[in-house]
Amino acid sequence: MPTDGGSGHCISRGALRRAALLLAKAGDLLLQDADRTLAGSGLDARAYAILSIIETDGPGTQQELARLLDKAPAIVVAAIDDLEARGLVARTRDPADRRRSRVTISAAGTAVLAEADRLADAAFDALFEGLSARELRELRRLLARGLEPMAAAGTGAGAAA
Amino acid sequence: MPTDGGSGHCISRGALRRAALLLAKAGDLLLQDADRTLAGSGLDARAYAILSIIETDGPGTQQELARLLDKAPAIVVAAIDDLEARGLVARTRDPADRRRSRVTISAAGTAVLAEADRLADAAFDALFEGLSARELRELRRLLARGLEPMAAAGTGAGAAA
DNA sequence: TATTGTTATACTCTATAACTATA
DNA sequence: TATAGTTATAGAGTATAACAATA
Repeated sequence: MPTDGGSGHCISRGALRRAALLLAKAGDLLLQDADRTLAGSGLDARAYAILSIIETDGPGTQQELARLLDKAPAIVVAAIDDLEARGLVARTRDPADRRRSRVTISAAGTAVLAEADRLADAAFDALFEGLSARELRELRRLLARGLEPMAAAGTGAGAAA
Repeated sequence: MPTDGGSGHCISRGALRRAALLLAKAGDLLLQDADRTLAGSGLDARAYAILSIIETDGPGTQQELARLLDKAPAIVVAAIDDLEARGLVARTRDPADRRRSRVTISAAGTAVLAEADRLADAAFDALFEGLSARELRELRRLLARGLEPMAAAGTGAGAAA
């Protein structure tokens, strides 16, 4: 990071005029903030994503996590190692297939996730400082509805590879 | 990249319910696509961002580019080297201060940028497959309006550090 | 002495490739 | 033989630190 420190974000007019660049930039800025914002909950952006998946989508295998995060299995192993050491998740071998390990969220993990949700929501709203509360709701709705079709395949019980 | 290849994106329900994760994920997916999408124009996401800044914001110094991209100066040097070798931009020493080098876009660069704009726009629309044309326009508008305040400081003539 | 651009080096992160155990 | 998880290695990308030219 080029020695900025503060959150004095700035954006080019070129990016402002191009939706694709805008979206990429917004994601970048949000992740930058996440390091600061989520620090209060002891999580980084990846741990936040993992906890959210386990809580909402149900206990999954580590390979399922790797697929949803679009990261190599080795990355997930390290992340789960850390979360488990802190008592936020637990690994339990699947009796039906003892190669698999189901990852479940603990009570402490649920609490930390709730706090992280609060911080992340606030960071999202703060990023789009130019919008009213009503426009922020509309933005959230459009993002969710637009990407919803991608959740159809892949998350449920037995979707194909 | 975990050996996916195709663009069979998927997203977790956990992320769908959390605006911050949604935004970060959308940005990620778009950048992934960019490698494929922009390939037709010979640019990657960074080169696209740089050309857009130079064209819309006017000829700037490399340090200004580094600040807007939020990357180290060394990164910009390498990127401009590449763009210059391909004849898309040109460096001209600032007569007023010969340390500075103003980077300008060439005619060829403008043409390539126009093509990249076309591809990037299409990729943006394709990403949010769940939205109608009207909703896509609204999404673009909200993104631009929300981030607009960040363009006020930093891009113009003499903003403070 | 401070700053722009440049080059060279070190570090971080990630994917890839073995390895173990279960099937 | 194939797959889930794990560990170890190698490569890509980046920031940091030195350097040269100009102010």
